[in-house]
Formats: sequence, structure tokens, C-alpha cells
Amino acid sequence: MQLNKKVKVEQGAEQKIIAAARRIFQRKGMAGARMEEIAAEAGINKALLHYYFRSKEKLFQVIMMEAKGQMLGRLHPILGSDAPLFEKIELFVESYISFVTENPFLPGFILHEINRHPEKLVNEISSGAKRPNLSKFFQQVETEIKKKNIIAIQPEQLFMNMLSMCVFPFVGRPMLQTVLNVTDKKFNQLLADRKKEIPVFIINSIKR
Amino acid sequence: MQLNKKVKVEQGAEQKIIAAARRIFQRKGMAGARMEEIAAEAGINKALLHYYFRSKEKLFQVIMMEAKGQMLGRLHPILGSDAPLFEKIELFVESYISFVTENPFLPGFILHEINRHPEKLVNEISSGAKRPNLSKFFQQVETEIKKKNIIAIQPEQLFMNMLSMCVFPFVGRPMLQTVLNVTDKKFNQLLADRKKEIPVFIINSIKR
DNA sequence: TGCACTATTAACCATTTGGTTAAACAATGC
DNA sequence: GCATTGTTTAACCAAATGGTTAATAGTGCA
Repeated sequence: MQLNKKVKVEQGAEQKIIAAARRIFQRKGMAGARMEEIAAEAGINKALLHYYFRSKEKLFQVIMMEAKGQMLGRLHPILGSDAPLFEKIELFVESYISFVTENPFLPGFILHEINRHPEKLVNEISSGAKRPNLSKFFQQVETEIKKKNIIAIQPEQLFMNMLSMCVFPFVGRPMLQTVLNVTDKKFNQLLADRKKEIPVFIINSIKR
Repeated sequence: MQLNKKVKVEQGAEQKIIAAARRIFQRKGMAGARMEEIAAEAGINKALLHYYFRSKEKLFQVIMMEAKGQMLGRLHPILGSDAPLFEKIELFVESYISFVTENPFLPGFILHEINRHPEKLVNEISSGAKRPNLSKFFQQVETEIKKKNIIAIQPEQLFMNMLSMCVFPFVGRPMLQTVLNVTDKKFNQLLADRKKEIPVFIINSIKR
């Protein structure tokens, strides 16, 4: 028989802290987050935060690294694959929207924090993980243009368009929802629809 | 002869404060901004901030109202006009990108602060200014669909796409620039190109 | 059982920070 | 000139906040 009081759902303190820090940091940002608040959210004492992660800055780095990794890490596997261009676009949009749906505060968090520190660029992405490489995707676009399968477009512009349409509605949700004057339910439906709508929109636009 | 030491460029203290607060708040957000810092940026004493604007919160409200007004105020004049749909799209994109080019931190600022306060929605936009009304634009889209001039698309999706492609590259610039691996100059060129590229992209996508 | 080691906490500390106050300073009217 | 009113500042204050410490509780193991 095991006497361990913390079984099943009861994750260790370290994990509880990370989960709490994720929630608080992502919503309020580094400057807006309070160590006390994170401790409370994790259901522990403030001193324990410093026991596991020495400082607010250190804890923040952990969350930020994780966030960057999640946000950028899915670019390469999809865009670097061998799938044909149109299929790749569909895959990318579906995957990215699914991810952001699960983590609606993540993009805004990263963007705000990066803007806050213009000095150190986004370098050392995810602590030296592979920098996302778009060359495969870019080559594919160039090839399809040469083959007259799609119209001439700068690959960079196409990529920006794709990413913008996937991510922005989540970052700008409160503003958009007000301007569009729709309910939560309706807006969620619109977001869900975009998994199918955006690929159609993009492919319509570029195919000859 | 006027003895007034503060002529020409020397705006009054109140204006200097607002200008400084705009810069600091937009870059660092409410929580990240320091009153002392704003005072220094304005070249005055911290106590003078409280003389003109009673509290940080009050000063912040001034900047936020102004920001919302600028961001949302330009929607209605363009989208509510009588211009034909395609022309309207061109006007909108050009106007919006020009504006965001001049105020690159403004969208991120608003979005972050709104996310930070989910309770009070974007209501009371610009202190009761006219809520942007998209109905004219939406009607136009419906009409063009009926006339078979454009393909079927939910007007809300079209609007989201437009706004996303205009705004996101500025909000997400640091991330995008890293991923695309381009210089400042090249990225600025890409952004400038978008004034023409986005309308083409959109119209290509929807026209029959 | 007792010892070493980890985990956890309450109380505390130093610094930062928004905000206040009283006094100096400048402009303006009489 | 001098009183009055508006502007600006240095010094100060109280609350908030990140971080520390010393003591306590729990755990494995010899």
C-alpha cells in the first residue's frame, strides 16, 4: 500500500508551479504578473517558487522558452515536409488554428514580450532548438509559379498572409468580437470555420 | 516682443506628458510602465504628472481612449462609404497599413491591454464615440455575392482576413522577421509592398 | 529509532513605486 | 511693488513586491 498522499492528478509542486505560471504570465505578461499570485494559483507558498525557480526572471524564462518552442516548433515539421503545396497549406492552417485554439493567450503573450525587449531579438529560439526553416516551402512556391500553377507572389508575402489569418483573430479577439458585434458562440463558430475557410481563401487567390 | 520662453516646438507640459506617456505605455503596457520613466521621458518632475493627471490609471485611460479611437475610428469612414466593394477594399488596406506604419506599437498595445482585462470588454469605445458600423460593408458583400460578382463568403470572414493581413505583420514583426530571416530594410519593403499586394490577394480570392 | 535530506511555510527584509506635501518659482493683475 | 494664482520641484510616505531566512514537517534509509 502506498502512503504517498499525492497520487493521480496531484502533480508535483514543480509542475503545479509551471502550470500556474503559464496561466498567469500568458494573461498578464511578465510585468503584470505577481509572484504571490502565481503561488496562490499553484496552491503553494510564495517562498516555494523561489525554492524551485530562483527568481521571477528565471521562472519567466522557462515559460517563455516553452512558449516560443510551441509557437515556432510546429512551423518546420509542416512547412518542411514533402506534401504538395496546396495540401501543405491546408495542413498548416488546420494545425496552427487547432493549436492556437487550445492556447489562445500564447501568441499575444509572446508578441507583447518580444516588443517589450526590442534589444534581444527572438534569437536563441527555444534555447537553441532548430530555427524554423522555410526554404522548402519557399522553393515549392517558386516552383509552382514557374510551372504556372499559381500566380506570381513573393513567398514571404504568402507566408505572412497565412500566419496573419491564422493567428490574428485570436490575438485580436476582443476587439474583433466587439466590432463584429457577435456572441461568444458565434465567434467560436467563425474561428472553427476558418480551418476550412482560410485554405480555400488562400488557394483561390493564388491558383491559376 | 514675446518673452515666452516656450515657443515653437516647446509644447506645454501637458502635451509633453501625453506624448511621453504614449511612447512608454504603448511599448511597455500599463503594468510595465513606470511613472518616473514617463516623467523623465517628458523631461519633467514626477510630481507634475500627478498635477496634470491625478493617477497612473487616469493617465493610462487618456492614452488608451486615444488609441482605441485611432484604431477603430478609421473603420467607419472607409467601410461605411459609398465606394464600390473592390475600391473600398483597396482604400481600407492602404489607409490601415499607412496608419499602422506610423504607429507600429499601437495595435499590440491595445490588444495586450484588452486581453489583460477580460471583464470590461471593448465597450465605451473611445468614450462613447460612434461604434464602428460594418453593416454597409456587409450589405455590399452580400449584394456582390447575389450578383455573382464574387464567390460566397461570410462577410465576417472577409473582414477578419482583411484586418488580419493588415495588422498582424506589424504586431508580430519581430517574430516574423526572425522566421523569414530578413533585414530591417527588406522587411520594411515587404510591409510597404503589402499596400498593393493585399488588395490583389483578396480580390483574386473572391472575384468570380 | 534516529539521522540526513528534501520540501514547505510564516515571518521578515530591502527596494521599488505610485502618490503626497510643502515650499520655491513664475506669471499676471492691480 | 505686491498680492494672487498657477506651475514645478525636492523630499517624503505608505503600500506593494521580489526575495531571503530560519524554523518545521515530511521521507527514506541505516
